[in-house]
Amino acid sequence: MARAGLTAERLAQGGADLADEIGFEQVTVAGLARRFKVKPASLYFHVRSSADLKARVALVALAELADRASEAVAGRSREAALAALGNAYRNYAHEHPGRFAAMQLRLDSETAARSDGPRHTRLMRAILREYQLSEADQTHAVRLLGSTFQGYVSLELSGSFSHSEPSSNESWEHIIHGLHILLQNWQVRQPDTANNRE
Amino acid sequence: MARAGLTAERLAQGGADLADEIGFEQVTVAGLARRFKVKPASLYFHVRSSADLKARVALVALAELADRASEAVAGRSREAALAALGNAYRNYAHEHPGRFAAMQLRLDSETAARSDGPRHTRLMRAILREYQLSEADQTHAVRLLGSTFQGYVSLELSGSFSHSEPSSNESWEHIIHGLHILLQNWQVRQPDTANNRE
DNA sequence: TCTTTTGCCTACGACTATTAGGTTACGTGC
DNA sequence: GCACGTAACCTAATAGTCGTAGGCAAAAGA
Repeated sequence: MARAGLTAERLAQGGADLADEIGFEQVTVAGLARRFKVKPASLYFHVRSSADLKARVALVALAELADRASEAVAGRSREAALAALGNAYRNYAHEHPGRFAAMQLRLDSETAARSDGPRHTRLMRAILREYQLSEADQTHAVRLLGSTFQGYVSLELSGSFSHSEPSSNESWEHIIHGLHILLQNWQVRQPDTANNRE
Repeated sequence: MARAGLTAERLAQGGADLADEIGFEQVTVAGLARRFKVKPASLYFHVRSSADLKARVALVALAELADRASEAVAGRSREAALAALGNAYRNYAHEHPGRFAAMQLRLDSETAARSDGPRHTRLMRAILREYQLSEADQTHAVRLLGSTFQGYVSLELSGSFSHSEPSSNESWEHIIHGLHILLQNWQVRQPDTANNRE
């Protein structure tokens, strides 16, 4: 019987494809084995466990998205760069919902350190450098952008925005623009001009 | 043999507690049955399936958090209300990580409509009313706040912010303040004052 | 006290993860 | 071209999961 030619990389790739098709939560060792026309036990010569397999899918997604985001941002600055980065995240998530879900997986710290996660952070910092923030504010801003992008796309994919007007696309554009404005005014501590209620 | 006195409500409550202890993903029918010193099959007289059980846990969490958030926001306005709402979310997630994770579960639309999800939206809109946004902008802002809160807390719980300075608390405060500033300036379409690169 | 309801149990089938140990295809040295 | 050794894949087995069918007994009502 001819061999299937399994490797950890091909399994991770196949797992990522499977995740996009049936959802990351539904990815199983048995299911992936079926996809490669192989018995489940065979996978254990290439990945340590089901958790290991899922982590590898997450790493594939992180790397792919980092590549895409870098390309998208290249040659752009400030609001255009911000929009390009946000759209890279959002488009990737829409095209590859399973891979995107995998990226939310909590990786142990050593795996996280060896992942492409830091590339994402560096890319954001590169964009933020143009907004002239202090070192600490830059970190706050990285966290804000990461939170908002991840949160928005998660909610959008889970259907939270699909049953109400205006369209999600519209909100997304407003939010990107809003974040740009916020970054411009970050250091300015405007007083709350509101009067107390009534 | 004395009966355990199971009901759908008690199971949902027990499932929520179990989720906080071992993680929402790890909640199983079998595990919950052990917790009630009952055989797994018995649970099926009160919940339809494992998915049904998890959805009920999500509903419990949505209701609890809506209660907390309402109380926290009562009597506050603008930035104070925004901070109270955000802190209600964040504190709830820290105290009840399993319940919080349950809230991210995708509910089918009829269950979602009957849930306390709309209460969350109404509460946000009440706060946003004080920022004098247009109807559409108010929706955009609801989506921004929801995304940012949910995204920030998710990333924080997954440990993304715990291995770097400054502290997550600091970022959180800056982000709340930043959102307030953004809401104040929402309608103002400031031109991008940046020159093109070099 | 007898009957009915219903809450919980036993038993089972189908699926998953994972390990142990056997077999066979393939590349390498002769 | 052939034997050999390694590694790729297999069979078999254990254990844990969800979910269904049918039985028994406790609680509630007459």
